[in-house]
Amino acid sequence: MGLRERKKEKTRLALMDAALDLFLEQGYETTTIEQIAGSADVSSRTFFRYFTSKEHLVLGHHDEIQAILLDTLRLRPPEEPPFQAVCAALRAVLREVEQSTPEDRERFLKGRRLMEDNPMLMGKAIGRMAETERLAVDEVARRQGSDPRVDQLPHLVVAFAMSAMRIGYECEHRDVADMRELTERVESAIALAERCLRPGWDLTG
Amino acid sequence: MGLRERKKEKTRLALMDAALDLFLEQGYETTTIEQIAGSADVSSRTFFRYFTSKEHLVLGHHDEIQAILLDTLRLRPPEEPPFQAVCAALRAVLREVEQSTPEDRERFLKGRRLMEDNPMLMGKAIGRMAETERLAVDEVARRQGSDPRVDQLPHLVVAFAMSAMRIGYECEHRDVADMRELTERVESAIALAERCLRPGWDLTG
DNA sequence: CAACTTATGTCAGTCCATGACAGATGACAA
DNA sequence: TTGTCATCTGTCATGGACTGACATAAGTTG
Repeated sequence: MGLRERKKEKTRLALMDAALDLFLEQGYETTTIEQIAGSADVSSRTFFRYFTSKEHLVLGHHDEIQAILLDTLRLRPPEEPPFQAVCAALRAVLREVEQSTPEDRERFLKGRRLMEDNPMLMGKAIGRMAETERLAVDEVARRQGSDPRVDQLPHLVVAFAMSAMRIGYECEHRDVADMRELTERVESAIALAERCLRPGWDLTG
Repeated sequence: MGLRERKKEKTRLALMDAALDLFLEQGYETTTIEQIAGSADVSSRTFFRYFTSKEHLVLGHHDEIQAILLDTLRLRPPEEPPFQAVCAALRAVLREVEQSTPEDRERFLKGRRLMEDNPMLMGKAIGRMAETERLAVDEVARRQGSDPRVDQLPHLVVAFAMSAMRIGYECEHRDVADMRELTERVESAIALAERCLRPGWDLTG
């Protein structure tokens, strides 16, 4: 990796970290791009060459998460029940975060804390997740050989699994302490969902 | 109702209708506040005295929807199973739209069509719905006498019901023809969800 | 070192959104 | 009807997010 690319990555992370800290310190709305760029020693214009928008700072990793989720889902064996396959994909995302560097994990958790404080950001994040949901529905429908426009079951499978994940992620009035606690809550929500559902409910027929 | 209030309501609707038509015609992002205000023969500044933002035009009715949903939920008999209670609340919202004036229904459907075309708006709407979901969770937890911070079941009940509603609302690659079709799809999604769930799954114990 | 590619800063400009203020317009009582 | 008051509206000024254009600086490559 050349000097140029290393510099770029450094600037990207400097902007990211400066922004997250400023957001948590003085609030998301009250922090200006100028401040963020200033903290990272670049111009405002340069900021927009790294991030398409202010939100992109907080929600940017969703693209990566979506890719992991969909890729994992595509690689699950076709005979696996669809709900189990989607849950496996959700677990793959969690594992990815757990296995990343401590710095990246910290950024992830800071982002989560930010969303807990800011309904507008939380809304954006959930809305973005819903987009991923749609793509997952198409994939589930494909592997089950059904048409998502007439068959609502694939939607239900994905929506139920995503609900479990979202419930695990929620931590109103709590600190987002560490990844382990988060993973445990997601696992517990998935287990609860499974207890609520009829055996074989997700198989077409 | 005095002349002043009638005028205000007229301006509000003029802005609303001008905006919805412009959005559908030439796209949401490309339509400026100035154009909308111009179409309704008011200044841009006045626009912001009726709507807090551009998004508010499309998502403003969510406040009303949320109120109906939560009020209905609160009035359901305590002995009613929670999932059924939440579904009743969702039905109350649909009925409210069905029973409104043809103009209001048309505005509602235009808004839906707009969201289908614009992922950003759809995301915002779903994110807003998630906020309502949280409040509904608190209410369900209250009537079941459980603490939503430790008991994930109320979350699951609400999330599953909301999922059914959302699936019914989705109409990718389809026209949002009329309210009846929409209601039917929601009913069908709720029925499917019920077939997938174990009897008595939503009762604490 | 020279030619090329790519990143950066500066500048100008658009759009969304908000505060301040003055003038216009209904509401209402005498 | 008229005068007073509350409220609505337009104009103006401002700030912050974001984008395009262009010149300059810095890394890359032969």
